Amino acid sequence: MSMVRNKGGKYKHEYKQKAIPLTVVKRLPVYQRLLAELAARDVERVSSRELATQMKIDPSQVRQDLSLFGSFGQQGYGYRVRYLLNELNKILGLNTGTKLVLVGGGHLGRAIANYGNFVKWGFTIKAIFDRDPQVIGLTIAGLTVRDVRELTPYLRAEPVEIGIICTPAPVAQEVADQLVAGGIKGIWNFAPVALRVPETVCVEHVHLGESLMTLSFMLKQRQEESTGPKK
Amino acid sequence: MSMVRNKGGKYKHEYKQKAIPLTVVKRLPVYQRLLAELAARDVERVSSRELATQMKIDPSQVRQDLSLFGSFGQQGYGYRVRYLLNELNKILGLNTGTKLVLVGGGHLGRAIANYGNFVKWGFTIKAIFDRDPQVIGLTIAGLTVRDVRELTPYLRAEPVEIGIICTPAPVAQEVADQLVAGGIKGIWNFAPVALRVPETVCVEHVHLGESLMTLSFMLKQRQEESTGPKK
DNA sequence: TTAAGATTGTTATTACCATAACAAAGTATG
DNA sequence: CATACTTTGTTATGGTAATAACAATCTTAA
Repeated sequence: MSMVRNKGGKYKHEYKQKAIPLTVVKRLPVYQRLLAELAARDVERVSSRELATQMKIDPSQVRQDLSLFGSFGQQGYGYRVRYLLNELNKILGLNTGTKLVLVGGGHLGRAIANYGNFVKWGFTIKAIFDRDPQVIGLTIAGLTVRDVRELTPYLRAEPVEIGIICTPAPVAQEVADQLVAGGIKGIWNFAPVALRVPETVCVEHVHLGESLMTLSFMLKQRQEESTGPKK
Repeated sequence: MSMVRNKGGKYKHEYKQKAIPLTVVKRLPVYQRLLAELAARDVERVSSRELATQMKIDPSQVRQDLSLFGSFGQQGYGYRVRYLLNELNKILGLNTGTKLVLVGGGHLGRAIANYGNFVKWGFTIKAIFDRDPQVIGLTIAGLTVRDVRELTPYLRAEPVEIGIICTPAPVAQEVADQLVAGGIKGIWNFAPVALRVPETVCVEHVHLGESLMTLSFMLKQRQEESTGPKK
C-alpha cells in the first residue's frame, strides 16, 4: 500500500545536479575495486557492513555515499555484486573507450604506459610524445614516441579526452597549455607543480614527493609518540 | 612590556602531543614545496596570504596549520622563507638520511628508483629486490637487483626505515609481512590492495588506478553539468 | 619617535562530513 | 502465512575542519 511513501524511493532516477563531496569521490574507486574483487570470486551479494569493514569506515557511510547516485540495494538482502559493480562503472565513466595521450617518455612515463590495469577499465593511450631526440622514435608499450612538436597537430586530427603529463616540472605548464589548446578535457599530472588551467579542465595530481613526505611525517610522529612523553 | 601577555607566544616549544588532522598533514608537503621554490628564487619573506593564494585555500588555514607546530612568523612581516622551510623540513623528518628498500623491479619500481627528487630530501634506496630470475641481477639506478628471498636476511643485517612495494597486487601482502617482520616502520605501497599491518607500522598508499578513476568521474560530471540540465 | 598599516597567532563561528538512529520493506523460517 | 530477522535509504545528531574575526605587535615611513 501507498507506493510512494518515502519520497524518492524507487523513483529517484532523474538528473542529479547535487555536488558530490570530494571525500565521497575518493571512496568511489575503492568501492569499485572491492566489488570487482568480489565479482572475480563469484560472490553474489554484499552488505554495506561488509564493504565498510574492509574500508575501515562506518556502514552508514557506504549507504549514504551510494544513495547519492541512486538506490541500488534491497532491504534485508544487501547489494547484488555484479549489478552494483556495473552501476559504479557507469558512475565512474569506465569502459567507455576513453582515449589518452602521454607526454614524457622517461622512466615514469614508461611505467604508466606499461601499467596494464587501465586497459581493463577501457582507457587507451593513443600516442606518446617527448622532447628528447634520444627518446623520440623509441617504442614504448607498442607505440612509437613522437616529437612533442607534433602534439598540437595530433590533437587537432585525433581528439582525445585525457592528457598525461610525465615531464619534468619546469615544462609541465607549457605542456598543459598545449593540451588545453588541443581540446583536452582532463589532465593527469605527475609533475610536481600546481598547473594553471581553465575551469573547464579537470586536473588530477599524483604527487609522489608529497606522498613520501606524508609517510615520513607519520613515521616521525610515531617515533615521538613513543620516545617523547614518558607516560 | 609584559613579556608573556599572550599565553604561549615565544615559549611554546614543549613536546606537542596533539594529534595532527590528516587534512593538515596532506598540506604540509605542499607548504614545503612552495617554500622550497621561493627559497630557490632567493625570496626572503612570504605571507600567509601569498601561500594561501597559491594553494587556493584561506590564509587563516595556513596560519592555523603552522601554529599547530609553533610560532614561526612575525606580525606585520610574515614568514622568513628559509627559516620556515628549515622548520618544515624538521617537522616532516626530511634530510635525516632515511633508508629505504624497494621490492619489485618492474616498470614502476624502476621509475621510483630513478626518481631523483627523493635524494634531495635525504632519502636513499639501499637495495632492490625482485622475484623474477629475469630481473634479478639487473642494474637499476646503480643497484644490482637481489633475489627477494634475501630480503629477510638483508633487513636483519641492515635495518631500514621504509619499504617500497611495487609488486603485483597478489604478492603485496606477503611482501608487506616480510617487511614488517624485518623491522620496517613504514610502507610506501603502490600495489592496489589494502595491506594488513600492525598498528605500529605506517602505510602510505599510492593508487594509480583510483586516481585515474577519480579523474574519469570528474570528467563525466563536468560533461553532465553541461549536457544534462538545460537550464 | 610616533602613527599608520600590515600580518601574525588564536579564538569564535560557520559549514561540512561522519556517525547514529530509525522507519520501511525485504528475506528467511517454521 | 505469519513472525522474527536483516538490511537498506534517509533523516537527525555530533564532531571535525574551514573560514571569519580580532587583539597583539611588528614594520615602515614620515
